[in-house]
Amino acid sequence: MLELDILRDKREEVIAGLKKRGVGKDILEAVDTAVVLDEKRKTLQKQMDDQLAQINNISKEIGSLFGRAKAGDEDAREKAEEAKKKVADFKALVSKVESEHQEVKAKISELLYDIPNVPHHSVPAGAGEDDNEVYQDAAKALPELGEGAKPHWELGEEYKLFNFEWGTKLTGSGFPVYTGKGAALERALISFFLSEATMAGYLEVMPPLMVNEDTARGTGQLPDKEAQMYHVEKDNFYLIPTAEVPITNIYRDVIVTEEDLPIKLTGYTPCFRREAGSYGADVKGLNRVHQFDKVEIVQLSHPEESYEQLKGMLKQVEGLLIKLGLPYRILRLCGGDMGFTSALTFDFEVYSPGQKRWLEVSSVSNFETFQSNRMKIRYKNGKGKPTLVHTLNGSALALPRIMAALLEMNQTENGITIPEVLVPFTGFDIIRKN
RNA sequence: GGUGAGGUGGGUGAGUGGCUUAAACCACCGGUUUGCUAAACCGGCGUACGGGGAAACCCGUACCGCGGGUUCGAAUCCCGCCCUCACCGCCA
Repeated sequence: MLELDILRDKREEVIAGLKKRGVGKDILEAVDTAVVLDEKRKTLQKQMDDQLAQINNISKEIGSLFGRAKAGDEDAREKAEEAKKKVADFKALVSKVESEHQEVKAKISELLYDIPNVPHHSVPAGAGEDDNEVYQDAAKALPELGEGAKPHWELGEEYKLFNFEWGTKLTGSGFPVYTGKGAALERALISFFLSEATMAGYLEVMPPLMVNEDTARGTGQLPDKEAQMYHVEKDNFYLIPTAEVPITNIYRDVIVTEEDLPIKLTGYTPCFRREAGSYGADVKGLNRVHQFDKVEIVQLSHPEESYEQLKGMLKQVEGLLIKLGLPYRILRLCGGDMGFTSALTFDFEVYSPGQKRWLEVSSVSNFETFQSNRMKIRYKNGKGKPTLVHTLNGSALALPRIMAALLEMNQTENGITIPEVLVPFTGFDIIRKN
């Protein structure tokens, strides 16, 4: 949620930024409407506060009048009764202003919830993924695996690494069961990613996999992305679509000390996504599933340092891909392809030689104050004034597509070789048939 | 799931309808004193929104788990919910 001050004081920048996202006219209008309503809100609050102050003063008088009346002062008793009537009049006025005030406040926050984050100045305008900018292409020479290169779903079957039928039987499509060395490799990748993150100074946390409504609202999954989450109705809990949700919300309504920044957290969790409306090659094999494993990195940063921290996170993710020996490229997302809450997002894609296509494996974003404003995550600046932090997060990394690319890249006549960095975590260096 | 006790500022904790403008202590910050450190003493010490001001700051309103209600007036009384603790039941 954007801050109202920004909508008012930097209106032109906000409008220009939102246009890069290609938002509709209604959203652009919401910017001005919110500012106008906020002026109305201030007027109403002044009225309300003044009236309440009157009531408070009269009530105090009544208190002392009653004291005198008890001592036998009949005159005071009469005065007290008169004062009561005066309060009743004020209360009638107040309740009218108060409900109007509430109404205006509710309208303002409705409008604010509908306005997406303003893109960073470096974000290119664009409608969708075709307009994303290749920021860095490390895959100079794409691997040639010859005619025999198989996609990971064939390898998975051949080497018995995962079983989609079992998952379909147990739950439904998109819930794979990992088996044997496939399960072991999955586990090893999780350990490897966590180990790299903690060595880079991130504190490991294992959060709950279900969250309440306030938490889902904090990081922006509610109200606009409700349909993407699984909902446990009986308890009104949501299955997390990413560890970002519980991990960032740990600091909801917290004022941290400036010296504690940046706060760096990492966590492994399964992620649950309903992802309605996909089909075809997109959902084949491990390309897109409803439940998958991911290691997430999260930072709460000083506003002046957040873009420096973002670079550090890119380096972190890049390091993982280099160590795994996977060809990758980095995209700077255009306005139309960026998430609702993000100011700047870089996507990492690895090359899948068996499918001859790029697969997204990480998304690293700076949300600036968009999330922290909703969550009220603040630090005290030099003057002791609470100030919103910047929040950032990134996948480091999402497992299924890494698994897919890894298997496809390392297939040989003798079996699937394991990258050297993973061997301490797997305990084996090659996967052979049976 | 049952029964009981609770939820007050950063922490401990007093307050059962108006002398509360939420006491006191601890922690923290500033000052005085002082070979140094410490102690002692004095002062300050929450959040949000609004009004005034160039600013320091001043003023108003709201906030004692959350939401309603009673009352001229609620941390205090009433109702609902959430959470914590203890014991019982169930259980990996």
